[in-house]
Amino acid sequence: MLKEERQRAILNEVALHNRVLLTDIAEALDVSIDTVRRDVKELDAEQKLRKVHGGAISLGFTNQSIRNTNIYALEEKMKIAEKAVKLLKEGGVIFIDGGTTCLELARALPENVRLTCFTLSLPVAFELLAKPNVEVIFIGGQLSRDAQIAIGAHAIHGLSEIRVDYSFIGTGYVDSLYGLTEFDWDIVQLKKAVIKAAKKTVLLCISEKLNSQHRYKTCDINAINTMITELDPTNNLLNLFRDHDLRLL
Amino acid sequence: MLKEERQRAILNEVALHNRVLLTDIAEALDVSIDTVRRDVKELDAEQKLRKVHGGAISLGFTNQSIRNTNIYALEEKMKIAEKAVKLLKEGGVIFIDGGTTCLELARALPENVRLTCFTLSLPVAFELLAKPNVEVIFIGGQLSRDAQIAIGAHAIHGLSEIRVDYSFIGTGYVDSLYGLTEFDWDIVQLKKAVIKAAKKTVLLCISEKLNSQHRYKTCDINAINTMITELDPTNNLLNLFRDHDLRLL
DNA sequence: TTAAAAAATGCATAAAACAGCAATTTAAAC
DNA sequence: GTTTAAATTGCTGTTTTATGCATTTTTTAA
Repeated sequence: MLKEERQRAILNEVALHNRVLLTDIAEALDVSIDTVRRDVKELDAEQKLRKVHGGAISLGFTNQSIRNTNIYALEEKMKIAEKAVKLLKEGGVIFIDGGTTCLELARALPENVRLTCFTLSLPVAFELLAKPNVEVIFIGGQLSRDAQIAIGAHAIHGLSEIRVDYSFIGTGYVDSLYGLTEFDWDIVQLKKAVIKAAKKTVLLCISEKLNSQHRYKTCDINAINTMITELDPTNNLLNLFRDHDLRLL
Repeated sequence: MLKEERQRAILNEVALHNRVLLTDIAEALDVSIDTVRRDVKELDAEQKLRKVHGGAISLGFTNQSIRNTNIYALEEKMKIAEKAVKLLKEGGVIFIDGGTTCLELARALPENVRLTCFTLSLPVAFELLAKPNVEVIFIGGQLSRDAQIAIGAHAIHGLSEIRVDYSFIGTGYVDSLYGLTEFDWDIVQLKKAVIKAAKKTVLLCISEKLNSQHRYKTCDINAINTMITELDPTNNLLNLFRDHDLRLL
């Protein structure tokens, strides 16, 4: 078997499965592991793939790490934000939650609509300040280092004093049966207060999170009035949510 | 399973839900907890996520450094911040005002001193969150678009409920005779509340602002306990301030 | 304060990488 | 066609890396 042929087979495998084990290739092509190792070493030098301990992975696989500086699933989240914007009315009073999806909503707010906007999230507040027609009110409290939002009793009390038309919230996990759940107990308390403070609650959620659960429960799925995903509302993935008294967008 | 695959799976989970438990990952990927721990440790070293006790969390949005590169008189302000830091005591409770000088103080806070820190300023809050040993409490309220601080009745009321060891404040104008003055009436009300909430008030002020006035008065110069400029305390420019009951640094 | 969970540490094992060598193949020159 | 040099390949022993386990230390929560 020619070297060329072998290397093409390796690249093919990597393109197909994003990964390959040296031992597998060696067995499949019936050559010694050293040969495969040398091949992969060459291909790595040629930037055709990335050699790792025990095998090789596709370049696309690694390049995704650059996306880390950006927002995960940005496309989807922008799509969700676009849909959410349509719910807004001139002069409305809304709450925008923390998290990257809600941050996208803050970015996507139209410049020409006058709004009053409450938030607990530092990054969201920043974004909102860039909107000339939005009055921003930050609900104070102790700040969570990782989530960059106000948490704790003070924040919850602050929420108890407001009543907004719409709360746009995110969630860690959502399931048609178990409802909205979170990893963090403090966050659950906060989200409960957010839902209480809203006439209508809108859940912004990428489809990847559907049908996942964690330990603490925020609310049942029917506490949500509208759920927005990046999917078309008729998509089959949403079937489980269709029974509930829930508007899908 | 290749190490890289595992690490990608971890990053993916973190990107999706902002946090993971090491035990969950170990179970899901069917490897020992030690392996997951080592993976997370590596990813943390690579700044791909943040390792915390029991799991890992996403870096959040902090990476979009809001660092304003063009701060006026940065050198001087950093010098002031350095001096201000010397006043801090372990376990102290302080307030940090808005403005670029105070922002430099927030940046200059030592990592190893445990502090509780109140602020009204969005940028200051962001900086403080980068300090592992600082508990940050944001005093909420309506946000001022240009100053990026909380203003208004709610913020003032929030200030009335706290009492800190030190308030570090800036000012628009300062004069040995007329005291601290501002262009903006709302800001004056706020600063008054800040001074009231502090046992001791420290004014951070570049020398360029000395002997300037404006229309609304925050307080007399002797309401200030310590004034820090970038100058040597013996500098002649400070002579006019030497008569007052005012510590110069 | 105590008890439980998690992290760190050291160690053992197995797999993988590497370096050097020898055998084989290929290419090129005469 | 023969010879020589270069490249390729597989093998051997050594080094490095990855992983899991046991033990100790630290952290967290009750």
